[in-house]
Amino acid sequence: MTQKYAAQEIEKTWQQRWAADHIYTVRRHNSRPKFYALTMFPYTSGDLHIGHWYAMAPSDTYARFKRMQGYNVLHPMGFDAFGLPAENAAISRGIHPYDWTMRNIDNMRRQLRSMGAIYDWDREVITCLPSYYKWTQWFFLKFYHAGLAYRAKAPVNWCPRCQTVLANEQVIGEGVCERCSTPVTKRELEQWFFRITKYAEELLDHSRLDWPEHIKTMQKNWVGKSEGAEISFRLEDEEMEQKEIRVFTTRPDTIFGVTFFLLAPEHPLVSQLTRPEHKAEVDKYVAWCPRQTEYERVALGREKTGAFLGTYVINPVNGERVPIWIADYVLPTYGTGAVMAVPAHDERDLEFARRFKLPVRTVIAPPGWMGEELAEAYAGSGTMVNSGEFSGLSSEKGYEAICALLEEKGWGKRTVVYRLRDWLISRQRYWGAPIPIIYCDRCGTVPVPEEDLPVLLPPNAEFKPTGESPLKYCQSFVNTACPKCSGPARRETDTMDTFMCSSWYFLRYTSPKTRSASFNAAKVKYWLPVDLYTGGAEHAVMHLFYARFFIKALKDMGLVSFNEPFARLFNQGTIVYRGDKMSKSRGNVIAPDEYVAKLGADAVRGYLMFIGPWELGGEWSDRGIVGISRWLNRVWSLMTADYASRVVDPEAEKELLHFTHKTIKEVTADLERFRFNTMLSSLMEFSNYLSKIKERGIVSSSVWKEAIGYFLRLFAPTAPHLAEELWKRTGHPYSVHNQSWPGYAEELAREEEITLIIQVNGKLRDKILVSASVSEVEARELALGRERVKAYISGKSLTRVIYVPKRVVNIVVAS
RNA sequence: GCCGAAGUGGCGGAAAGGUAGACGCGACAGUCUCAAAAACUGUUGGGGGGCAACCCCCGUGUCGGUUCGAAUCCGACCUUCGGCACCA
Repeated sequence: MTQKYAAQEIEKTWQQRWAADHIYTVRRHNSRPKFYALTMFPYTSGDLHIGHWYAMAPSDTYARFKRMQGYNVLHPMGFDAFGLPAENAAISRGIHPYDWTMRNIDNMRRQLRSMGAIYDWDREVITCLPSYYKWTQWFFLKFYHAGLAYRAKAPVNWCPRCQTVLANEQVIGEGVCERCSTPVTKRELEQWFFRITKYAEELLDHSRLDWPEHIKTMQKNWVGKSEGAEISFRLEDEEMEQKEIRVFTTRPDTIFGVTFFLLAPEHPLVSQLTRPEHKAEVDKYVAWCPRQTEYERVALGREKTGAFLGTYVINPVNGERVPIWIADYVLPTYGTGAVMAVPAHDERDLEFARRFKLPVRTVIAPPGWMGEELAEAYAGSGTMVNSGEFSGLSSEKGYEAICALLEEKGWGKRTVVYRLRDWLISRQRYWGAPIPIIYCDRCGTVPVPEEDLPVLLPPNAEFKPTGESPLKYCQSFVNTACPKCSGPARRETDTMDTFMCSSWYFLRYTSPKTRSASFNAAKVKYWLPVDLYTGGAEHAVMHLFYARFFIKALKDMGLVSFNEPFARLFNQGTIVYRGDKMSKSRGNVIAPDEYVAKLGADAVRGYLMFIGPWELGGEWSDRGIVGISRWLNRVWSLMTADYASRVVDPEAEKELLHFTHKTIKEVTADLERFRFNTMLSSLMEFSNYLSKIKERGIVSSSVWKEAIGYFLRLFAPTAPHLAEELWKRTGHPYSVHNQSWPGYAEELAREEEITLIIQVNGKLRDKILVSASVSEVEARELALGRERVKAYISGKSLTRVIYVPKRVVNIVVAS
């Protein structure tokens, strides 16, 4: 009688042994190629849920696989520890954000250890510790000195009742405060920006990156490059200080179709351009607009709103007077915040024109146009009409001709605009890295000298539900001396966006304990760039984009020698439960701990990998995991109960060898492309096959032992604890994780016999088992000679025969 | 609204443009048991035919198209999910 598989005991024992032996401690290794396998570090929300395991278990399996393949693997773990939830906890529960965060980290670290990953905990990075954020601040100074940081006014969400700045997340429903349901307004504050737009062109270049196409596309769309022209429209009122307003358009060829002119409600010239008789209406509209979210504003099909200012601009090409309106669908952040409206050829302009009874003039004739009024806006190309001397040109030629005219007359020029906006890094909160800037009445804006870093968060700040950042009311923090003149000065009280912390953490893992620098340059040179970065698709744009910008800027400052941080990227999908993404508020969070306690970490790891393709995510199922658990139990019995060889069949031994090599080939290929689900299917088929062999005892003991040795090595990255235990029990020396990954021989992995499919007119009609070396001529003859085939083709004329080597013979006949 | 994905048995899913449903779950039947659980063995897309070995038809969200052949490629539509700049 054999012992039962006791997952918990086995897992605990081996985790302790691995830790005691430091088998996963990472060092520089010159004889092995390096492989930096990075998983996005978790936010310190409190508990790891099964979604975290879904991100981390397969990536650990992959890292283990690369390790067995002979790479020197760095697969570190840390915590993204600054952010809003810690501050909310402070306000609602009276616990300091630091204590809340560190308590969460202790719990999460314990959970992560229970997974049995190869993380080298000596390299842990925690972004909220002064030893880390000192360097986040140092990077801010580098960006500042490189001219990449600047201060400007920008709107924030503001709750008039709470008197506080709100994150987008805290604005709920139809734009109300989550705490008091008061409608949220916008307020302009001086804030810090990073000049990411300077890198717009470079960030569009993904040519050297092995990233999923759809992520590259999303980033390209995020940059939103548009080519067009900037055109000046002269103001009719010549008394004004301002003489003209510039617009950006991608369609200068439609300029003769301009029938009105639009400004964003936030445009600085709105009040000057408003006639007294329109003031009341305009003011009302401008006050209403900030309640809309940006994507409500630009939505197509939504009833258009706006107000007429009572003033006009002059169209440079035909001298026409064009009325100036404001409309919320014109965004102040894109282009120049002003639009020449061409209702005939832009859907939203047409909706606006119809709503306010403004004229529509067709200037690009669609193919076959007979001069009738267009039913809908025509945005395609065509022939220019109603366009003065340009009429008759194609819109493409017209584009060039009009640009040439604008440039010749000085009315405008060809230009490129980006949807990308500069990165606003200021947050009016406590729990973040303080921005290392001091404001002095005499010296102005003064950066904190490097030697004075870190600017520490004051531990005694008060967390009140009203008011702004607690830092603002912390006198001991705010009041300081100017580093230049030593006179009284005030500290910047905003902290940095947490995306700053996560834009460089992967550098810190290489030298986490370095005190004299943000990172050890030689180690970064050795390990970076990251060879494989995995994480949630929700980071497709922002985090991945900011980190790329960060590294490109560091490259230009001479701090690193590469310009892309992540050579290969893989985004796993989302794990859902009862049809929804897991969240505390929905109450559908699956905690891994209870499953680890009941079935073991290897079962949880295995089930998460078996659920489906990693990039697609999937539905957690209590039923599904028992399937994996049962399989682990079967593997246990298969390997622990003695094998008894009875009648040795050389054919069976040969076939087992073939099956083994076929499995090595499949498992290796599936791991390379992150198909953990089909990798597990292959391993299951192999163990099922081994069970049958064992039942019949038809191979010798040594052949048997060799086969299970192969199985365990293939199994080790997926179920590290069970594989280790069985490796020991089957008489192998410690440790399976220091074994090398098995190779396979192509001629052994290959099938000797194949099933050839016989089709008639593409329909399956017969199958024949043939040697894999069958020739085309033989295959055709065999197919045409089959009785079943003859029945389908008799009396019909043979049109052609299609042969797909080793797969199909398709006989095409005409009736 | 814009951008990006995904739709295949009762369920999770598998299929280089070439046998649709591997592997697993569930269900059903059986073995073991006083019984149950566990474990093991077998069956399992729908419809029809045959005593039977088997055979035929229909089937991959919907409608079209390309192809000798489409789950896979193309077009339109429907549904679900992710992102949209202060959640991280």
